Amino acid sequence: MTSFSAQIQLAQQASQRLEVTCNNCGFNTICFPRGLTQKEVAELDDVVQRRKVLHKGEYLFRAGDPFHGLIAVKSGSAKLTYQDENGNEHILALLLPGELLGFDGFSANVYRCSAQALDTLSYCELPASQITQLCQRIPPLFKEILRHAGDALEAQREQMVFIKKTAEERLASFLLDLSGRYGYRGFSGHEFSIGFTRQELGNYLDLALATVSRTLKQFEKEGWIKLQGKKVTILDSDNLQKLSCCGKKSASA
Amino acid sequence: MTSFSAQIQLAQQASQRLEVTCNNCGFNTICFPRGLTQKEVAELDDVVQRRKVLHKGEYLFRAGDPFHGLIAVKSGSAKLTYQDENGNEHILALLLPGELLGFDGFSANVYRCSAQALDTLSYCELPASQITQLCQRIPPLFKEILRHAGDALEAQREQMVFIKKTAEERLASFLLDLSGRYGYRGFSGHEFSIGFTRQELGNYLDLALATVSRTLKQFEKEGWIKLQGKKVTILDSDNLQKLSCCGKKSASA
DNA sequence: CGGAAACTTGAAACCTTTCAAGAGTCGTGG
DNA sequence: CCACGACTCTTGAAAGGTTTCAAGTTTCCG
Repeated sequence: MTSFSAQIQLAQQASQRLEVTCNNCGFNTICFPRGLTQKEVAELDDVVQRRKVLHKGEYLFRAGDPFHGLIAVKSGSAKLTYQDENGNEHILALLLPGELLGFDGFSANVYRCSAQALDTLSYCELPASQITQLCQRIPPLFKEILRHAGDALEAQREQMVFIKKTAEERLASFLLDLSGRYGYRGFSGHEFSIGFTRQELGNYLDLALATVSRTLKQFEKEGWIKLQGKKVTILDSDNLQKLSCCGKKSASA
Repeated sequence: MTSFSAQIQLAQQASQRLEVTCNNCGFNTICFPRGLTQKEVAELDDVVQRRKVLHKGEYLFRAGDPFHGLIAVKSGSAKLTYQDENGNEHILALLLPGELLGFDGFSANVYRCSAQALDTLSYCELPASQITQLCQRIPPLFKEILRHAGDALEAQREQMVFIKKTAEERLASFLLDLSGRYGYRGFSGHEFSIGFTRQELGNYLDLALATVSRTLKQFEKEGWIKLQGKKVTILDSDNLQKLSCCGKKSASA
């Protein structure tokens, strides 16, 4: 690899490593402050612990840890995992910049899942200890948190629906979902990284590693996408869309 | 069927049709009031709309309806469903007496799912319009609601884990889950109704109707359970347990 | 009692997994 | 700058679990 292409890659990475304050956050419309007044945002800004950095493989929290707060990913990505009775890891979610996690901690004041950085990751945290009193001082924040908790439910429901599809449909749905989420955050929805390895992706979609590889390659041959390791370029979202909805198998009433 | 056995069946149904006030609710330890003082419970009792009754097939709410409140099932059972882009219905949950639903409404002030009575059902409702102010008057209620929202996430995570298993494991897990939930509410954990038809159960577990029927019958032949239509009697929970965890297939990292 | 709906059961078809070997990629050290 | 080893990814063929299709049985309800 030439140093020139190395620089390009570096620049691409850097473009996803924005660092922001809550007050002037590129994600602020989708993060906590939505629906709050300027003053309330400022007040919130004092409480939120900002811009912590983790390296690949490090944990934001582990299953069993006492619930310490809600987290917003600022840059990089993370996976949410759950270990079953047999010690098998199940990947429940991929978290992109601007997305929130930690809501499962409300249930028993303990995290039930683990959250692990998939690459270098920075994040902000709203400490659990302050949430209650903060919500009393800033009533709209209560609704915001509830809304985000609802979003988390939504996201999981979404996954439960597309885990019932065929391999092709799942992969197509996954790519489109990711594309939409990147786009929603102002990143490119056409060219992005699937933060997962093929193995992890298989785990997430409940497909064998080999099936993921095969199906992805098939998409590439059809001309729907272009692959370069974890980087994906969406070439024909229309056909992916068609595939993701109108595949062969579908659950019925 | 003789009128005698008809009476017996009626009695069994009636035993699951307890009607209670929030203040003196058989479910109060698991419903809203947990963690609240007597006075707060009384205050809550004024606001909660109590003991509405629905017949089989009627809806508690439909996808798209404006969010009108959180609901606690008092007697009977309900299913939570979601319709995908192709109009296919996906069953996301079975709700038993004492269980709560409606949290997905927080996301956008609109229900994203539908909730439908599987048999005659009574329920209470905490109106959405009052939740915010109520939480300000009764701070612990805020935590309670958040806790239950976390529980809803938990339940969905649980399903996502066991949808990745083999047919046998899924059915065994389902039966044990149900058993535990009935037991937790003071009902019999040994003999209960799976509120679903085989069709619905297949939809919920992502199995073909035929596979559900076959596998359930197999359990019966093995002597793990006894079947009488929708009624199940657990005869050997140990072996079911063994089957539900230690089956052949399991996802890996 | 009769018809409709729900359930059971068998056999063939199909998709995905498993197993296995080979190719590619990345980082480290010479 | 290239070589080496480890890890990830690709790809083929066989095995296996579920689905589909279809026919028969049971149950439910008017």
